Amino acid sequence: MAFVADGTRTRLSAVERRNQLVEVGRAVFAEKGYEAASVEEIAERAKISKPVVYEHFGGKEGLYAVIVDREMEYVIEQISTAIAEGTPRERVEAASLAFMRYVKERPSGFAVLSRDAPVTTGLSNLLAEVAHRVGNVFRAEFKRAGYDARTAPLYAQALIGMVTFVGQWCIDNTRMSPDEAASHVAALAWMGLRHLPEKPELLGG
Amino acid sequence: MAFVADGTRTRLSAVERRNQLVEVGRAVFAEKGYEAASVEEIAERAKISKPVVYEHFGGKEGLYAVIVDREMEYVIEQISTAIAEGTPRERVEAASLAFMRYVKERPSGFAVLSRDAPVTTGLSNLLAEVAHRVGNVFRAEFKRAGYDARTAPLYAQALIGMVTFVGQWCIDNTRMSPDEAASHVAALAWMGLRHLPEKPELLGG
DNA sequence: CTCGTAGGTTACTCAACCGTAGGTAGTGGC
DNA sequence: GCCACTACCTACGGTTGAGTAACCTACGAG
Repeated sequence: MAFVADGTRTRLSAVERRNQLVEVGRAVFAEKGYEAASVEEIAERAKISKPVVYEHFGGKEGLYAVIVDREMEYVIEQISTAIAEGTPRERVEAASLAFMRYVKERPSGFAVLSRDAPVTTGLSNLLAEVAHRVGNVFRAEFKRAGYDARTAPLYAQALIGMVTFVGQWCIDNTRMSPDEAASHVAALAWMGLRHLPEKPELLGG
Repeated sequence: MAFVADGTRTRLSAVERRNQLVEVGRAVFAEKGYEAASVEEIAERAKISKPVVYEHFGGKEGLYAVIVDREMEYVIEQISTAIAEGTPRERVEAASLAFMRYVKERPSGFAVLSRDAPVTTGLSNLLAEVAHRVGNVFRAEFKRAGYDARTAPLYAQALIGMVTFVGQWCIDNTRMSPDEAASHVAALAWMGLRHLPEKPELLGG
């Protein structure tokens, strides 16, 4: 995969071209969002003409779908690995750390995923699913506090939300390393879970 | 403000028309996002022709700006009021509750705000600012745990992230009331803050 | 050498949509 | 009952951008 920007119009194999287009496309979609991004610009940045994109991906939607798919795959893999073993607390920490590192390492991919709501929701649900299947990380805490299974996805959403927002903040403010941010997030999340009161009463208003 | 959809082409005053267009526009922008939304559709849904929109708001961007501005104003006001007084814990609960209710009551406004990243970031910062000025809600907890002020915005971001994601989840899953969801979020957030360890060590990896 | 094919290009069509020019009808003041 | 003004309309220009048709060219196999 050597599509350096050295001016010379290199002729790439189909696979290489696909990979390049996925990378370039990810960058463009991340910058402008799906609607505002144009196939022309993607082609231009890749130093090819538009029909090539159509040749490989069928169109704008096709390219976008592949990009999102690969990115989801990647994130899920990172988190799944991180969460695979250890005590519940270690899992929370590892997952948080993995996500923050992902955000730092692939900001454009993160931007694409977090830009459209359906994808984000899907990601959250998928992670909740992963968490559930891999080891039921929160079950012990829930059980202790007497919560029913109905609330589990809520807490999963809350965790993803925390990590996502702090991740974005971390990109904007380069003052704090992802690792340090991850520690804070993990601490907040874990301590919150650990000390959940029994059936918090509804609040008046 | 009585622009009922009764078929008859009512002639509205400037103020009424503006209000109507803000509402209709909010709905359309919420559904499609800024780029995909069209002035034509907004005009169509409002049962008027396109130039009217340009007359009142100068263009697509102008209308969008007004919508976002009003929405921000509204949210900030809700949260500010909620967070104005009480113990720190009560403030966290009240803020969480206020936000969840907002999400439930004005889903389209919430969608507009949460759709574009800059606005969301701005909102978070603004809320952090509000929290800071109104009473330094977290200061006591931070001080106890020995954190510096640099980490405060991180926790603000985390809280907004939690509430935002759970809010979205609450819209999609009508199974849980905003009030109940707010209790859970507040409990998680508060317990997390309350039990922050002293300087969580960095995690290996 | 030549021929087939994979990789790439130019040059278009068609539709959507932002924004505007210029004209029309209801309505309040006097 | 006329005047002026406000609200609103039809109809268009110009641009952008998705998607396609038809043609071109490097290059390895035989």
